[in-house]
Amino acid sequence: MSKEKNQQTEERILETAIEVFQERGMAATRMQEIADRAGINKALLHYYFRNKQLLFEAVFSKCFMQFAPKVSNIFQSEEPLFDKLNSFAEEYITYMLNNRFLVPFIVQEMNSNSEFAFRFLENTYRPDPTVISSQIKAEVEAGNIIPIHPKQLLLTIFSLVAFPFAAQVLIKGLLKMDDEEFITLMNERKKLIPEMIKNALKP
Amino acid sequence: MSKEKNQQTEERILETAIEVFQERGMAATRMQEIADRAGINKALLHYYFRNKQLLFEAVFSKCFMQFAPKVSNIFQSEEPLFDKLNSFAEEYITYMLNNRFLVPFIVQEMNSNSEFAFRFLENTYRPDPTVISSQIKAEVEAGNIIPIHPKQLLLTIFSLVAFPFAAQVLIKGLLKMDDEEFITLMNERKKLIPEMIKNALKP
DNA sequence: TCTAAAATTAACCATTTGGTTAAACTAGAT
DNA sequence: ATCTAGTTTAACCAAATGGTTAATTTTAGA
Repeated sequence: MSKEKNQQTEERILETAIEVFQERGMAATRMQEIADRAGINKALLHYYFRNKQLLFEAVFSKCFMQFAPKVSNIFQSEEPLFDKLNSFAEEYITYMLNNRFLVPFIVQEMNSNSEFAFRFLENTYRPDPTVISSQIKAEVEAGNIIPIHPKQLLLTIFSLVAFPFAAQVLIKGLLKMDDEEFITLMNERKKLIPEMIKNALKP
Repeated sequence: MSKEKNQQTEERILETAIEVFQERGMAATRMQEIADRAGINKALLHYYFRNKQLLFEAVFSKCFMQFAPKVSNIFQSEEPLFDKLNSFAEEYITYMLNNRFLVPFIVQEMNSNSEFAFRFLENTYRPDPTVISSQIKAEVEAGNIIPIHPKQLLLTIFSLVAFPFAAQVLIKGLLKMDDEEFITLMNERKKLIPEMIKNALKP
């Protein structure tokens, strides 16, 4: 039974750590709070994860691995461009509506911990934009869409889907929205964003 | 002379504090580092600003007051919609290229300190989107642009101009850009973004 | 020149915080 | 039943950190 309890405990610690780190960010997170919320002794955190930095890295990895496949998906699949765009907007927004702290957490920690973020992307996992870039180039050359640099289009797509989550509080504040309205708006955007982009690219 | 030196010192402290807070964020900022960088004793920080929270609030206010007028501008002015859009993209991107930490700082602190952010918006300064919302509604009703909810359009505009700054490191990592390329891309976007939006709204 | 107020500093202080240690507990193996 | 390895905890510890105090220096004005 000891192996199982081990796994369970480690899992519970990690899940709790994800919660706290996402809520507060690396710098403002207290090991004690994680221990308390997980219902264990603080020393146990160090027993399983050695120190705060390593626990953070475990948390960040897991979060990034939750985030990256969605990007990888639109990057790699050979589906037609606009089909991918539809499903990306749909899936990404749905997922982020259920994980409201994920994007802000990743964005914030990549900004403040950029040495680690860089090392992480280099060594661990970086979605590869080759396929979609070629697709975009091909559509441009075929005259199906206006001339645009692939990176500009990708940046546009990311901006439209991710920014509202990254800057939730600011946006709600500026546009005087409560959470309910925010959710409604984001659900509308699942269709709206692909439509706008298609229109914008029309030759 | 004491009044002047007072002003100078207080100003220097605030400027330094802005630097450090923007680089590290509230939670990771150390009063000692601000003192060191400003070349003064730590106690002097407390002499002028009482405590970390108040210093942070002074910093945040000044930063927000640097950021908000650009938003207010596009919100309030009576210029034609697309003219405003052009100048907004141009000015906003130019300014943020010279203040690379401003947007991430505001976004991050509004997220992690949302009680304070909310209080701040309520009591101090909140750009009012009434004018531009009416403009958008009017353009829709006149059939000049496709039907779209003003908030959706505003959210789109903000996303496009602000996200690349808010998520600099992530974007550079995903799209394999160095800083030089990032700057080039953002300069292109001063024209690209308004064009895309106009196209997207074409009935 | 002298004085009072403002500005600045060195030395402290209390608390928080990440981390350690040694003891206690649990459970499966012998 | 007991031994052992892995698990969990209570009690500590040292460093970092925000903040204070009392003394010193500087400045402006009488």
